[in-house]
Amino acid sequence: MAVSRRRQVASDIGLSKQRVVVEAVRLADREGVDGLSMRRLAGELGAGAMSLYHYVANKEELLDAMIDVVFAEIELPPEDTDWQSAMRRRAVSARQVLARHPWAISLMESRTSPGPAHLRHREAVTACLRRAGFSVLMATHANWLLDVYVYGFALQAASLPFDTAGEFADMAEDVFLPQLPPEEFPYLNESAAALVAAGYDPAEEFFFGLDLVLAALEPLRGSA
Amino acid sequence: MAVSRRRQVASDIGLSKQRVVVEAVRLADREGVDGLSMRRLAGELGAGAMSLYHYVANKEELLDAMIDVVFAEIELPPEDTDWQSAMRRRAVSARQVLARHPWAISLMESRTSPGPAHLRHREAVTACLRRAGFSVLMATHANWLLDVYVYGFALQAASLPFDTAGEFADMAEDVFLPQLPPEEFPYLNESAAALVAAGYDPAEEFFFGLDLVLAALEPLRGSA
DNA sequence: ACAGATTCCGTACACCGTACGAGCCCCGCT
DNA sequence: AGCGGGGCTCGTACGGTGTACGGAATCTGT
Repeated sequence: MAVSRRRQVASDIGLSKQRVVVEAVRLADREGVDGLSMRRLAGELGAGAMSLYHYVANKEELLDAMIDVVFAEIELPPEDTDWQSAMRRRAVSARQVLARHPWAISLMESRTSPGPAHLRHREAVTACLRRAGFSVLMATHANWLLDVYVYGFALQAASLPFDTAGEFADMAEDVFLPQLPPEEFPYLNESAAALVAAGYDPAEEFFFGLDLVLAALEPLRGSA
Repeated sequence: MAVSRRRQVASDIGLSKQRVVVEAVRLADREGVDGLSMRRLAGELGAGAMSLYHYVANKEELLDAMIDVVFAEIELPPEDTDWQSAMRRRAVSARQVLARHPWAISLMESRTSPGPAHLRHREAVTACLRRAGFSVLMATHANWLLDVYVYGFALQAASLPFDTAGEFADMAEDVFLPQLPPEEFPYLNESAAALVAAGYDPAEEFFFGLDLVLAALEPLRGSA
């Protein structure tokens, strides 16, 4: 009884902002953002709910920190290739990260302050574009467009109930087509049927738009 | 005391799903989606909280219905012009609608079933593209890309603390530039300064990407 | 006039974020 | 050695949430 044992629970070395935020991300991955409550998170860390507030001012700050963890996971554009390959790699990485943390997309809308990892990322992307010969204005346009594409795609993809060609085919035949009578929705009906027949793979969709956007930006290098 | 007066409060003719959903949209516009609670909404309608559950199975269904109200506000692509003008009009309309109902963007991620107005809208867009000569596959690509652009832009714009050129200049000078020391963020610092000097207007950004995407899609008409 | 359906809502329960303040432990000072 | 203070932990409590349940009031058809 004389032994000093401050932490007796599952947690190993005591809390820290880092540990709190990382566990919050893990919990959100597992249960969705709705399943993330301060009490639940504290339980996961083997602590009392109010203990968390020593490391985070409030839940908003926790969510901000979680978003920045997500940004830190996105690969920075490599410096040793042409700008298109670099932007392509970072877009693909961002897509993977957002697929791993789907809750992040719904949080982006509400968080307005960038966070350090977010800023470092923007700096690297802007550097890549400027070095490739884009003007300040064109680099801004390109930055916007690429971000819009990546986040917009993730947003759209998150609200779809299929990810693979097989899942799409199943959903289309069992759910969509019955809901799309040809009299009311001739074109959607035609599309759904034709896409299933052609073995349409929604996972490929990302690259179509990405490559189209990259190609369309190329001629703008060097222009004002 | 013998007079029959069932509804004595501000509400005029009694409840209905329509009235509940419309008032919910109004409340969300006014107070944000966090300010929308069943009790609050009921109060706004001059009713008890539990009365709402006669018209809506649960809050999720209410949110679904609200999203569909938003979709119904988006202009359908006009049929009497070329496809680019039609798509441009509907994109601009969607942007306006989403700016009017910013809460809608954060809801889209979580709602997975389309809703009638959403379906009607997709049918009209697909019809426009197919009639313009896009194949089923290309129309699907174009549909995705345009939606990704519109929703992605709205998502991005919602998380920025400025809308106009003046607000951007103020924020950049008072907030961004002090946070972007030139040693750590040379390119972002340069960009912020140059954009302010050039009178950069973020409201114009929408059209750059939109027109670029439309132009890049044009040559794909008629291809497989 | 009465029966049944429709509409409304008061109460209650489990959960949420978090303000407040009491306890605990460790450290440095006298 | 004793003590005071500061960092950390957390129990309790308050006002909010979504909604299950059951009762009451009204409307409708006979």
